[in-house]
Amino acid sequence: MTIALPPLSTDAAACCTPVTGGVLTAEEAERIARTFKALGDPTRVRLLSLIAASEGSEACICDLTEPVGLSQPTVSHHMKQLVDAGLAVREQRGRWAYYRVVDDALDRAAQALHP
Amino acid sequence: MTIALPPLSTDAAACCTPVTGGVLTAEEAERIARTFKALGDPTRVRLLSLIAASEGSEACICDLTEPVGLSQPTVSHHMKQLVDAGLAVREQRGRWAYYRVVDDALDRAAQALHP
DNA sequence: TCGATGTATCGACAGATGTCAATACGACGT
DNA sequence: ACGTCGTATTGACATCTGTCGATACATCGA
Repeated sequence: MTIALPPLSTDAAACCTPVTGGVLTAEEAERIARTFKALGDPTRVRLLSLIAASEGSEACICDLTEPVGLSQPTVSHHMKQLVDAGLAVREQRGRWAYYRVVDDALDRAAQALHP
Repeated sequence: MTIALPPLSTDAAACCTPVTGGVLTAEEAERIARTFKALGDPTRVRLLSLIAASEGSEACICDLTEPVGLSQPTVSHHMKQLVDAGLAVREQRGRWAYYRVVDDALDRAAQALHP
């Protein structure tokens, strides 16, 4: 079946309101910053890049651990951050957890900078 | 004179190499993350927004302190972060320090997400 | 020259963050 | 049912980060 569930509750990445062009409310700024904070760690940037470049644009933790050179729990932790920020989605398949990049979230984040 | 000096030494915001489309080296990821880390704080996002929306698209610390509701040293600290990341430029004019947003840096950051 | 004013820096401190080893959890094959 | 394997969670730790008050620095006006 492999259902790709969209990011929802966790305000799915800075949407719409651009940083430039109008003073942001504290809440809007908070939402936008939440997304960029997730992108503010080199390991997480690298993980997104690795996933996007993988076969079928998806990867499991075991595929990611070695390239980034960190422990499995640490990689798992970072992936959770990315999922919480709506930048990635997780799908359990058998005993593996497959992750995909949410391109739409990246687009929305880019739009917040690109008014 | 009012010379607007461009951001230079401090790798002026994630350029060119997109997060998606090819595995990033550790260095590239580091550069990109550095920019997003600066954007990962709600106060700094708010500051950029306030500056961009100000008269002449510039503002001094004294204009920013009250809107964000933080102390002057804290605002000064955040602006330094933004300047170091290449997202803003500082210009001393009389006893005031004027800051401007570097739109180009925001564009480059957006391009790193928008391949 | 002196006081006032706008900024930056310093020192301190609480809280967040990245990392790991150890362990718990779940799904699979036998 | 049991061991194996991939992943998540927990606990601990060092480091980074945001914040402030106090203070130093620089520039202007009198």
